[in-house]
Amino acid sequence: MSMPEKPSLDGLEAKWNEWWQASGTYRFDRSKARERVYSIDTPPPTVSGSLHVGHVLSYTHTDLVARFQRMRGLEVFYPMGWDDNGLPTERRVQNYFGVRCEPSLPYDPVYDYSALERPEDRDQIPLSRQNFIELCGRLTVEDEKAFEDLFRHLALSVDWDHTYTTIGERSRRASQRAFLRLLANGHAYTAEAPTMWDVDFKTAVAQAEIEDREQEGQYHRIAFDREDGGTVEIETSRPELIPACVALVVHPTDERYAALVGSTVLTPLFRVPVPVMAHALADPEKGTGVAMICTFGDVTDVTWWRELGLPARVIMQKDGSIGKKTFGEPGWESRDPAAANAALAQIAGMYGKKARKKIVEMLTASGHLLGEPQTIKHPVKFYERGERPLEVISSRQWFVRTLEHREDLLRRGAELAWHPPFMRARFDGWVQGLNADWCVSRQRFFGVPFPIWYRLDENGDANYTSPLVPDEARLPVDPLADVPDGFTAGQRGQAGGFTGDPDIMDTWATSSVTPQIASGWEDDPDLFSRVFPMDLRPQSHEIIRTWLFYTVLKAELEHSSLPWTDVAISGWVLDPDRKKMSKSKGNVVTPLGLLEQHGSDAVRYWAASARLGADASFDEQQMKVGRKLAIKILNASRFTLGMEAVPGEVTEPLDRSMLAALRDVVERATKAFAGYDHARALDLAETFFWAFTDDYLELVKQRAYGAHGESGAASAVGALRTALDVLLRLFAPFLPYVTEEVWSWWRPGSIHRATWPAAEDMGAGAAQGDLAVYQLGADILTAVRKEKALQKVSLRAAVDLVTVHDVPERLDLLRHVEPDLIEAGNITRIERALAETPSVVTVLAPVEG
RNA sequence: GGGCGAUUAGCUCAGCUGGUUAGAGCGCAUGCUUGACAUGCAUGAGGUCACUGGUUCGAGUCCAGUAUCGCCCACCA
Repeated sequence: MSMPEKPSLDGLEAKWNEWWQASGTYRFDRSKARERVYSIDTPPPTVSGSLHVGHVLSYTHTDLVARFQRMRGLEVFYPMGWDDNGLPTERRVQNYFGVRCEPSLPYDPVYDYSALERPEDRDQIPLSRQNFIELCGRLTVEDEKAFEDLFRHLALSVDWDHTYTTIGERSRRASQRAFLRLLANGHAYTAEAPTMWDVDFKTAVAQAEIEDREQEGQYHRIAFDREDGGTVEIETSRPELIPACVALVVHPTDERYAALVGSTVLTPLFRVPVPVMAHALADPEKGTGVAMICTFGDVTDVTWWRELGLPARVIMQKDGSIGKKTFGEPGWESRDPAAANAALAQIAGMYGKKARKKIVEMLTASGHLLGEPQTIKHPVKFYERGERPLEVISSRQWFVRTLEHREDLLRRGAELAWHPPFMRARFDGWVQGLNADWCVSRQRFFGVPFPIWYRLDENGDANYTSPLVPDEARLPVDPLADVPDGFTAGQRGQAGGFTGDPDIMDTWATSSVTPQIASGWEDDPDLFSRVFPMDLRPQSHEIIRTWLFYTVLKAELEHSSLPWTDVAISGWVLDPDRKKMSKSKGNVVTPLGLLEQHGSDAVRYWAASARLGADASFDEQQMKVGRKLAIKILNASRFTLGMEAVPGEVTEPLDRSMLAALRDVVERATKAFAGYDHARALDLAETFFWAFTDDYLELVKQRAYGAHGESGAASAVGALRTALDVLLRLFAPFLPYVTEEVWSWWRPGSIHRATWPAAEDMGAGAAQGDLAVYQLGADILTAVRKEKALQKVSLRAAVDLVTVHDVPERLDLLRHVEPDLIEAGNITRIERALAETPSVVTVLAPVEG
C-alpha cells in the first residue's frame, strides 16, 4: 500500500486522466454480445459554438449512467460525436476564412488552404463543396480538441476511439443511405408545394425549426367593391398582399354574409374579380368575419387555397420582395389592367414594411382604407435562426412522410422509457400537432447533399418523377460533382443528359441517424449487431420535437424498432435570476474555469445533485460542498487504511450493525441508479458516509487502536475496510478522481472497472447485524456531545456518569456499545434508567473539573 | 387558449406507495485545536409544507379549484 502522508486533491485530475488514457480504462470491448453491452447515443455538441455550464450538467448525467452500468458488468459503448454539419459552421467558416461554398465548382484535391489563413482575405473566395468540407475540418479540429480536453477534464468516460463528425464521410454516407431507403420505400417524395421559407437564408424550413415571436402589427380595415355597388370589409395586417388575393372567405354559418357567398367582388386598386366563398376555418369573431385569401400570406391561406381549389397568384419572391407581374395576362385578370399594373409598379421590388406603407398610402388615396389602422401585437412565425418573418413560398422540395405515421410514432413514444416520465407529454403533443410532412431539403450549400440526379428531357426539363440514384456502394456522393451511372460528365446540364439535385439535407436528417452513425450501420455490421438498438439517448427537453422525434421516425421507418430503449432528459442550468444560464451569463462562467476552481469531482457533485428533468440552479456553494466531500473521503480513507491492527472477522455487534445499514444503502442506491435516479443514489451514499465519519468512526476509533484487545480491533478494522471498499465504489461514478486515488492506495486496477457493490460485499456479519445497535450508539453519542456543547467544554472532556433513559429493548442493546461509548465520550460509567418512550435521553453527571 | 412541471427553513433542495414531534446541506449563532481531517469538529436557532375547499381516524403526501413562476405547443385574416 502506498498512501501519501498528507492526502490532497491537487494533481489528481492530470494524473488519473493520463493513466485512464494510457491503460484504456474506458475502451469498448467489442467482443461482447448485445445483451452484455450498454450503448449510449451521445449528443454531438455543436463545434461552432462553445461549451457552457449546461453541457457540464447534462454530459455529467450521462457519464454517471455510463460508469454505473460499466461497474455493473456491462460493456459500455460510449462514443462521442461532433456536430459540424449545418448553418452555424457554414457561417463560421465563411467569416473566418473569407470563403463561400460554391457547389457547382469541381473539387480541387490539392487546394492550398494555408493561403486562406490571412486575415486580410475577405473576398468570399468560392470553394467546391468538398473543399469547403475540408476547410471546415481544419477549423473545427481545434474546437474538437478543446471540447475533448474539457470533457476529459470533466472525466467523461467516453471511448475516444469512437468518434464521428456529422459532416464526415461516415455521417454523409449514413444520411444518404437512409434517404435512399426512404425513397425506395415510398417514405420520401418530392413535390412542388407552398412551404415555409426564410427570405434571408433563402431556404425552405421545417415545422420543427419554426418559432413564434410576438410582433407589433397593424390591422387595416379595407373595402372590397361589390359588383352591385356595395362593399365588403375585411381586416388584414398585410395589405401589401392584396395583389395576391384570390378570394374572400366567410364561415358557412355566418348569416351576415350568407347572401354574399358565391358572388364576386373586386380587389381594391387592382380591380381583380375574386369570389366570396365559405369555409369552416373562417372565424366570425376575427376582424369583420371576412378573411382575404392570398397566395400566400400564412398557412391557413394554403389550406384554403388547396381545399377551395383556388388559383395561385404569387407576388412574393424568394428574397422577400414584391415581384413584377403583368395584370391582364392569363391568370392575372383585372377589370382595369392598366391601373393594376401601375399600382403594382409602385410596390414592386419593395420588402415587407416599405411595400405595406406604400400600399396604405394608395388605399388611403383611393378611399378603400377605412379608419385608422389599429396597432396590435400578434405572433409571427420565424425560422429559429432567422431575423425576418417567414413567408409561404411555393417551391420544389423533398419531404419525408410523418403525418401517416402518427399512430406508429405515438406507440413508439409509449414504448420508450422516459426519464422522467412526464417528458413523454412533449413528444405526444408534438406528434399529435404535426401539420405537415417533414420538409427535409434546404437550399443551402454546406451539408449533406441529396444523392440524386434528374434526367433532362429533350427540352432540358428535369424529370422529377423518376430520379436517378446511385448504388449504395458509391456513397457518399456529391451529385454536383459526381456523375450518375450510365452518363458521362459531359452530359451534365445538357438536353437528354442529367442534372444533380442542388439541395442539401436538413441538418436533422443527419442528426436523426446518430445511433446508426455511431454504431457503424452497414459500414461495420459486427459492431452494429452489438450496440444497436442502443440503450440510452441523453438530451435536453427543447429538442424532443426535433432530435428525438426525427430519430424515432427514422428508426421506425428503416428498422421498425426504437433507436434506444431509454431516454434521459436533463434540465437547464438556471442562474440566480431563474434565467437559463447560457442566455444570461453563459459567457462569463466558463466550464473550464469552474473545473479549475472547484475541481472536477466537485463540479460533478453539483451536477449529480440535480435530478433528471429538473432545472438546476447554478450554485457554486454546492460545488464547494462537493469538494468538501472529496476531501473528507481522502481523510477518512487515510484514517481507515492507516490503522495498524490486522483486519479480521467482523464479530462486534456495532460493526455488524453498521455494515447492515450499509447493505441497506447499497440496495437502495442500486435500485435508484438502475431507475436513472442518480441524485437519490448519491444522496443515500452521502448521508450514510457523513454519519459513518461522524458517529461510527468516532465510536470505534479507540477500539480500532486496540483499546479493547486484538479481536475487538480486528473486528473494527475489518468493518472499516469493508465499508470503505463499498463506499468508494458507491461514490466512484460521482467522484471518479478521488475514488480512483484512494483505490490506488490499496486495490489493484481501476475502481472504474471494479464491480458495483452488492449486498454480499458486506459479509456474513452484516446479515446478523441489528440496525438498532448503530442507531443507539449514535443517539447516545450525539446526546453526550450536546451536553458538552451546552456546557461549552471540549468534546474530549471527561464525564463521570451518563444515565441513559430508554425503553427496555434499547437498554438491553446498550451493552453492545457501552465500551465503545465510554471510550468515545471519555465517560467513566453509564447507568440505565427505564423510560416510557423509545427515544434516548442521556443525562450527564457534572463534568469533571 | 391547450398541455407539462414547480411552489416545503434566509438560500439550494430531499421527503418513495398518506401514519408518531416535517428533513439535509449551505448560510447564521454558540462553542471546541479530540492521536484522519481547522480545506476540520460539535451543538443550536430558523418552517401556519403557496392558498381555498374536499376525501380520510389521520394530508406536505390523495382529489377539486385558485394564485404565482417556468417550459412546451397553438394563435399572422
